[in-house]
Amino acid sequence: MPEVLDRSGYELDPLEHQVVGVFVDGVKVLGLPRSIGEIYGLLFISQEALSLDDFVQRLNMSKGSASQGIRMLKSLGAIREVNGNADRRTYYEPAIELKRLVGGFIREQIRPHLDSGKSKIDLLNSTAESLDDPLRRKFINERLERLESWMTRGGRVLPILQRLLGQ
Amino acid sequence: MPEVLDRSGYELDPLEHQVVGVFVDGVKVLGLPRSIGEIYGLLFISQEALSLDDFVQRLNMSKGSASQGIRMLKSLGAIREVNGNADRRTYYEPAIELKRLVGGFIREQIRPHLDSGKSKIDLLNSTAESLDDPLRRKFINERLERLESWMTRGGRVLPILQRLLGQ
DNA sequence: TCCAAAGTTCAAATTAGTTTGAACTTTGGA
DNA sequence: TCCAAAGTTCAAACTAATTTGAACTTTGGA
Repeated sequence: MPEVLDRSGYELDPLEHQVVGVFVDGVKVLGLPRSIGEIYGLLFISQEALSLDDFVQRLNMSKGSASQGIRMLKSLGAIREVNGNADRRTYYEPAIELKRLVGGFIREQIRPHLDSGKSKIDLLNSTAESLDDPLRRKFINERLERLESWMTRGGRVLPILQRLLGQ
Repeated sequence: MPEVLDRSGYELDPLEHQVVGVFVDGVKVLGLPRSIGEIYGLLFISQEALSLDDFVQRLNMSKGSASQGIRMLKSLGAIREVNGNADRRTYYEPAIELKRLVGGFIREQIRPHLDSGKSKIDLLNSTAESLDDPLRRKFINERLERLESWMTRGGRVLPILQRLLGQ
């Protein structure tokens, strides 16, 4: 008589599967890897906190992916550890306030690029200094100013964006 | 005596190279391919309109990439054709108004995802209907409502964002 | 009308990004 | 203290995305 394994709770039910799909597509738009969407999506639709092992088993992903995914989601402020669990595993629950999610994304994924952009423009400004032709230099300076104004405006809009999406 | 090819004007000068680099990084953040950044970056820093051949020669890219890049940049409203040119080539100039660039990106890259997300949630709502356990159904409905509210808020913020970045 | 130059298409090659898995480190409790 | 379970790391394998290039279509002008 062949052994019958109890697989209940391992594979995703149709609803969970659909929700995970929505989040996988969602994070792709944001330029984040699929595993991030899978983990967050499963947490979003679960009533209990889940551990790394749950992600590995229910989403059939490697421990490596689950570990890296958890790390990124924590850094984004999209999940948090739940304390006071029975066993020695770490359990997680999702942050579901849009303001927090957007804030984390801005802080981790957008601000650093704005900052590095700023310093690249500084470099460009000094390169432009040494241009011989004054007409060319004038044109370049105009364009570099415009580039700077884009960055400045972008930087100013982010907190407003966050505020508009909060609450 | 070896033939000496005249390469003047072919390779990018240091300033052009730096500017192209800034745009390559910029479009990567937006999830667009490098070639898009190269083409737009070169146009941004050029005083004259440029043609597909210019992109191929100065950026050493294939005709295929240049053609596809031009198509996408046109669809984003980030470049426009210049009329009244000497030869039969099509020449392009960049759109440099932030409002227009942001508007094109929202229209082409964000709206479609919000729309398809909406219809996926409709599907989810009907899947949730057939849930037996009323407590589970209540929880799921709450989460799905939250997901919907994220999308709704996102959709409302986009035009505001565009307005804030315009002029 | 014809043709060479301009531009497009898309399957294959290449490149970039993600996931795996095995070896490693850390940790809570017996 | 010790060890098995938990979690991390990262090079290699794999997958996804972009670019190439050759064949193709389109077009302006001789």
